[in-house]
Amino acid sequence: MDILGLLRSHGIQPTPQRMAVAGFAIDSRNHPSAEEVYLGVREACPTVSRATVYNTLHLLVERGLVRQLALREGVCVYDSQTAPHHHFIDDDTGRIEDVPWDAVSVTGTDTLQGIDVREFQVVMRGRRRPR
Amino acid sequence: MDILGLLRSHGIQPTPQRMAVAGFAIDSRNHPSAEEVYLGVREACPTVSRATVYNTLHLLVERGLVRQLALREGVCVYDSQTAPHHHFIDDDTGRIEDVPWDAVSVTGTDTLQGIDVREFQVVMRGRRRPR
DNA sequence: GTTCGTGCAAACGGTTTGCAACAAT
DNA sequence: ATTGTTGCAAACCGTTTGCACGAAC
Repeated sequence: MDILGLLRSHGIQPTPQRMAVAGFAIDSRNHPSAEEVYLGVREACPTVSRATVYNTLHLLVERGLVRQLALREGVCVYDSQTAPHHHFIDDDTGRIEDVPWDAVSVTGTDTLQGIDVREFQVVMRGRRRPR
Repeated sequence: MDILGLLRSHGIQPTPQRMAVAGFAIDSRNHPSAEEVYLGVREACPTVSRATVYNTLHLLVERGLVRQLALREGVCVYDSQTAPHHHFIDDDTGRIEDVPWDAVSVTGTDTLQGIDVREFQVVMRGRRRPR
């Protein structure tokens, strides 16, 4: 929750710009692209440059504070939830939602011949059921 | 296998350029990006334009001859295997490999509340085991 | 003579890079 | 004085678009 402490504890020198970027990226539940982070941060703090946003995002990824995912075509998407989980992508809206790890069970990834699987996730596509 | 017949049977008017693109995309087991298809086709047929390659790829996707995947960050990747299967991405090389559908089993995608899953796949990352 | 396909070049969106100015220590 | 951080602008890569030429029926 405390962004300042979070940055410090991960060896990232806290600056106002970095706090703004980290705050936005970590609060956001929308799996924003880097450009979306840039635009969002800009609203609160119009002076930050693109370079700083991209630098900071790379730093956050490197230090394990956010994850970089290939879920949308053509853009890098950032996920603030770093614990393992799955993803659901809505066909209509393109919205990416997190699916709890326990909601789906996967077996067989550890017995593929010749392959050491370090991590995996299920990527689902479909639509939200009208209620 | 017969590209000409394949195009015809999918209602695509066969032209030399389209045959080259389709041939390359379908033969390729490497999950090439559009740009890589363009470069590859160019070697055999240096006159084709980018626009034609991209047009043709879209056509092939639309007609279900290849699939478009979001597996690499920042690029669209094309997969000639249209039957359902999973993917493994090598940490070292970035190479994307197909994993047979039956090699992995997934349960629970049909009982997510509020969600109709149309399709899913497991995306695995790791490394090839040294033999 | 319309339709459809092509090639070229320019535009585009998202990301990256080079560099000069500027803190911070 | 060195190191690290920032902002700006330009470059970059992959993809898309506009348009005029050309082939096909």
